[in-house]
Parts: sequence; C-alpha cells; structure tokens
Amino acid sequence: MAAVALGRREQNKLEKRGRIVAAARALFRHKGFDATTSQEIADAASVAAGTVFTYARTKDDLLIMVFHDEMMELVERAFIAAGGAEGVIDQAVAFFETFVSYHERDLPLAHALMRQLGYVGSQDQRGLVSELMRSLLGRLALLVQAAKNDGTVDATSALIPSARSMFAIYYFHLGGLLSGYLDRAQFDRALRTDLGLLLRGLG
Amino acid sequence: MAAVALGRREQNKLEKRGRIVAAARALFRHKGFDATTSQEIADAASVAAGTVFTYARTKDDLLIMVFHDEMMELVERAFIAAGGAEGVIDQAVAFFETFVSYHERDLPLAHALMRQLGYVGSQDQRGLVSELMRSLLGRLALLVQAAKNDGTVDATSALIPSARSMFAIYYFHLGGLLSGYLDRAQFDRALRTDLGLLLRGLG
DNA sequence: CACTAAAAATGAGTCCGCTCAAAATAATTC
DNA sequence: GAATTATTTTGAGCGGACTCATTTTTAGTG
Repeated sequence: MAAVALGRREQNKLEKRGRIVAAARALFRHKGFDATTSQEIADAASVAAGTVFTYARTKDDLLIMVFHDEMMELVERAFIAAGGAEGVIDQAVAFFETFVSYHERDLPLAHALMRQLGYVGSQDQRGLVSELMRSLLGRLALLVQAAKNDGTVDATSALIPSARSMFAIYYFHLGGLLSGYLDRAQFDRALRTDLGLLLRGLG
Repeated sequence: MAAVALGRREQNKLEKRGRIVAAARALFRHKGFDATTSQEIADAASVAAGTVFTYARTKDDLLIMVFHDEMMELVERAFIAAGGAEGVIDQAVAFFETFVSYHERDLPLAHALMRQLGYVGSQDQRGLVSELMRSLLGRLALLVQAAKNDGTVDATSALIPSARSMFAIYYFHLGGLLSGYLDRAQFDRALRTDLGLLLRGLG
C-alpha cells in the first residue's frame, strides 16, 4: 500500500477520531442529540472526557461530522435517483425526496442538524458544510444542464443560480417539515408547486 | 380606557414580562447572546433567576421574544420601502434589504436568531414565528398581486407560492451572509440574480 | 377582615458542556 | 538508549442553563 507514510501518531489520531465519531453517531441515533452527553460519547469511544473536545471543538461540531460522510454519499444516491425520472421537476423532486426519506428515519436528529446548518460557527464546520454544498449544488446543476440540452430549460439560464434557487426552495420547506409546520404530504405538494413555479417563472 | 379588565395579576405579569424581555434585549445587544447569562437578565429585570424561566421556557425563547416585536414592525417598514421602487424585483430587493440593513447593525445576534429560526422547539416559539411569517409573506404577496395587476407578473401565478419562493431565496442567501460564506456585495448580487431567475423562470 | 385556595416568585441545587494545568506518550537528537 | 523536546491525553473543576420544593403574593369567599 502506498500513502501509508503516516507515523504512529497520525494513525492513532485517525483511528481515535473514527471511534469518537462512530460512538457519537450511535448514541445520537439511539438516545437523541440532546439526551446524549459528551461523557457518554467519551466512554463509548474509550477516551477521556476532554479528548472528545480535541477532535471536535463542540458537541455541535460532532453532529456535523456524524452527518458529513453519510450526506456526501446521499448526494450521489440522490443524483442516481433523479436519473430515473423524466423532466427537471420530477428529477429535482426525486433528488430531494432522497434526502427527505433519509431524514424521515430520524426526524429529531435531522431537526438538530438543521439547527447547526443555520448556525455555522467554527472554521471546521464551514469547511465540511461548504464541501457538502458544493457537491450537492454541482449535482443539481448537472440536472439543469441536461434539461438545457433537452431544450426544457432555457439556454440562457445560469446553472449555479438555478441549482441554488431549487435548493433554497427545498431547504425552506424542509425547515417547515422538521419544525412541524408541514406534514409530509403538505411538504411534497409545496415543494412540487414551488419548483414548478421556478421553472415556469412568475412573469 | 376600555379593556383594562385585567386584574392585578395579569397587570403584574405583563409588566414583569416586559421588563425581562427588555433586559434581555439590552444585554444581548450589548454583550452578545452567548456572553449574556440568564442570571444577568434576571438581575437587570429585578427578578430571581428562576423567574426568567417562567416567562420563557429557554434562553432561546427569549431571543425569539426579543426579535418578535421589532420584526413585526420591520415588515411594515420593509413594505413601505418596497413601495418606493419600480418593478417586482426591485421592490422585493428593497423589501429584503430593509431586513438586511437591520441585521447588519448586529450580525452576531442576527446569526444567533437564525439558528433559532432553523430550530423551532417549543409551541410558544412556533406561535411567534408563524405569526411573523404570515405577516411577512402576506406583504410580499401584496407586491406580487400589484405586479399581476400591472401585467408584469402572469395572472396565473399563485400568490403565496410566489411569495414564499422569494422568501426562500432571500433566506438561503441570508444564511450565507450571516455564516460568513458571502460578503454583503456577493449577497446583494446573488439575491438579485436569483429573484430575477424566479421571475423569468428557468424554462 | 380573617381564611382558604390558587398562582407566581424564589434561589439553592443539579446536570452537563467545555477548559486547562498536569501527566503520559511519541518523536528527535546526540 | 538516555535525555530532550513536541504532541496528545487526561479528568478534576468551572460556569451557566435550567429545575423544583418551598415561600410569598394575590384572588376569591362568608
């Protein structure tokens, strides 16, 4: 194997970090974010209480870390799911529903995550979040590009603005769903309606 | 005066609540949200530590309360500001810039507020937030309605979906601004671009 | 007015996220 | 391989949000 030029130090750190994030993930899923104490995470990862905070500045950072990897994969799955649909709207809906289905398995945790995404504090977080956002908007932009080639979408529409507007609409309604303003059916309807509006345009 | 059918009890509660929220507002502005302790708020309002939490379930609730009244007024000011512009886009931009200017006077506090809006916990919060949202979307819808009468906006466009899509776009970029991904100039540009896209439509 | 019931205020105490000085461990130098 | 330096781990301790049994205040009643 190449690239095993990591000393014992780096090896250990990487492995320890993995244990901590895995412990946090398991506990967050099992007991919920708030009900999980940093001490429990430390115990489950077999490290001292303080060690947790050398790998994550705050408990919130830990939440972002827990989601980051899974979400990066989800983006790919969502993109594939979108490919199974016809037309930008249905593709976008399929894309976003992949995320919603994922969140529906643990709504409270998804809610906790959304709190963090709305409040990116540390530099570490910013890095992880913007990486995720770039990946997600990139995939969405590919869908728009394909529609432009089809002639469904106007050739002059800018890719990134289109993608982020779609995401903005999704994200707004996701907030409604997770905060309990909308049920799933209302969410689906609102998402489709507003994406349709974006495609046709107000004017 | 009519409607002074409030007993001493209700009077006192109302007055005390006012003192607590005012104290919280002053301290949040002066020291920041995190740096302000609930004990300080209690002291400034001349109540015991525990009393604060009979008027607000959590410190976060207090933040929502602090903003609620001001934001309700801001909606009206934003609507008036929008009236000074021509065309839906410029009107919407003027509308939203009223909020941004307001937030710019205390970006960290605005950031803290946004964290809460993304995580509505208690029933109390839901009430305040949805009241605010209804008011805001209502005003935005009036702008769209006016544009429909002008013929600028298609007569078939649904009012509420249009208004909330505009808001979703604004809110997404506001997050970028407050989290430090965008500076003010980038924010302004992105907002205008994406609102324009919504008006013209992708298709 | 006394008296009782209900509501509100109180503040000492609990719990938990996070810090930081000291201890342990790994890398480096001679 | 001993001594030195650099990095990582540790866990007792601190600060602060929030709780709840007790006390105080108000509203109702004869």
